[in-house]
Amino acid sequence: MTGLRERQKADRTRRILEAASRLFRAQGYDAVRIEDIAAAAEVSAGTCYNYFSTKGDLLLSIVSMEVEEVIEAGRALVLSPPSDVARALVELIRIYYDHSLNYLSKEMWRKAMAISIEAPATPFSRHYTQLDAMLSAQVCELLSALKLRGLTRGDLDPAVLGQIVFSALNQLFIEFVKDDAMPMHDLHRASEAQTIALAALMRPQPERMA
Amino acid sequence: MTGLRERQKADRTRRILEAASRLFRAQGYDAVRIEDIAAAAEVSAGTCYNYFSTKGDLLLSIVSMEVEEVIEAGRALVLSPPSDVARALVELIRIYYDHSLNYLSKEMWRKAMAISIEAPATPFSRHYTQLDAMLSAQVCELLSALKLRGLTRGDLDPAVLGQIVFSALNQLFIEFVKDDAMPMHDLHRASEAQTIALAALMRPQPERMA
DNA sequence: CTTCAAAAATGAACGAACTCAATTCTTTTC
DNA sequence: GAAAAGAATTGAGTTCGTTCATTTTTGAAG
Repeated sequence: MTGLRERQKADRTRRILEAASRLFRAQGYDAVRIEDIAAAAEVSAGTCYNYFSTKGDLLLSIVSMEVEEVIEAGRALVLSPPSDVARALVELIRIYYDHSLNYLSKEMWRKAMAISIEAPATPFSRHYTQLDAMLSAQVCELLSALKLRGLTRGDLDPAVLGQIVFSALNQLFIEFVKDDAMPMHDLHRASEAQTIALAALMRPQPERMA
Repeated sequence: MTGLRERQKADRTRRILEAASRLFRAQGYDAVRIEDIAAAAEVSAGTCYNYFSTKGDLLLSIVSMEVEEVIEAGRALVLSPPSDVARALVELIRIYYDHSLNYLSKEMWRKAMAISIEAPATPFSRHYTQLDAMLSAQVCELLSALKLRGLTRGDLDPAVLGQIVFSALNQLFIEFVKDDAMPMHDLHRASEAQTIALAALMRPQPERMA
């Protein structure tokens, strides 16, 4: 059976995460003070630092949960992908993008990405970076599956091309969250243009002259 | 003739930039206080804020100068590129990467990239973002030049593929600066693998059967 | 040269993230 | 069940970026 201490610990973690998540979304990351989160979670400010190394790491923990959902959402599509490279990639990327603003504001994404670059050694920064790698790996998996079905050139390297596709979709997402005025629709359009162009290069080549 | 006020202004800007640049490199961005920079530049802390909106913006101003040099260095190669897509791209990217640590530490790059994402509206953040766009445009130019010489497929879209190549090299650079232990050599190798794979897809297709 | 207006420099004061020595609570031991 | 050990909480204190009212400096006008 679980001891009191252990239960309290889990409960406080949950309360801090819920309070921070709600406040960050409602008031913005910078406007929320650790004291506000602590008050909402019914602990002291110092206690927050027993659970999360910094305010930024607390944010990364929240953002990581969203990324985990995105990876989960992508699994189904990788298992039974559309039978065209462009359509398959466009649909996977659409899943990623459409999930991204479910629980997180653009400001939260900006901060999270910034922190994961600037403080890469922090516990949840490492975790977030791993999740990014898993997303990239998922794109690679999709390309592998497509290659197996003969939907790509035979000489395609799915691991390398998957990384490139991920870099591209990630860079566009950064530009998207950097611009509060940019609508999701524009992100989709920009990404589709890139994806379709890349997919055209990945399709099987017409047969060679003998 | 230039007034005293104008000359002093230019001089103080220069002194602040030089002091900050030297101190950031020597002691690290976080370890340097605005007061330290002010003291080294022989002004007060408040004066620094008459010249740069935040400590981060001051850093971005310094990093931007380096990026401008990189763009300049890339010009020559775009004007007379090697006669192979892979070699041309690899050499351009090598120029970018090799210039990057001339005056800046990895920590400075991390901070700069983080700030440009997290505070995109600041004066030098806008400037830095524009420089990034110019780098991307330079890759596009290179691909255009190669296409004109018949070194790529005829249906290649140089603007879109250039962006993709830039996203990829930029993403790898982020991973490079995030890991203090990663040597430049590994960055080159990772980038070459991606570039060569992409270049293989961009080369002219063998002729079709009639 | 004196006066006035505007621009710039200054440093004290503020706010918020983070630290840490003291305290309180939980578990274990006898 | 009492007491000792250890774990976790607490909030006052420190630090540093940033702001702003005041003072100083520069340039223009008479």
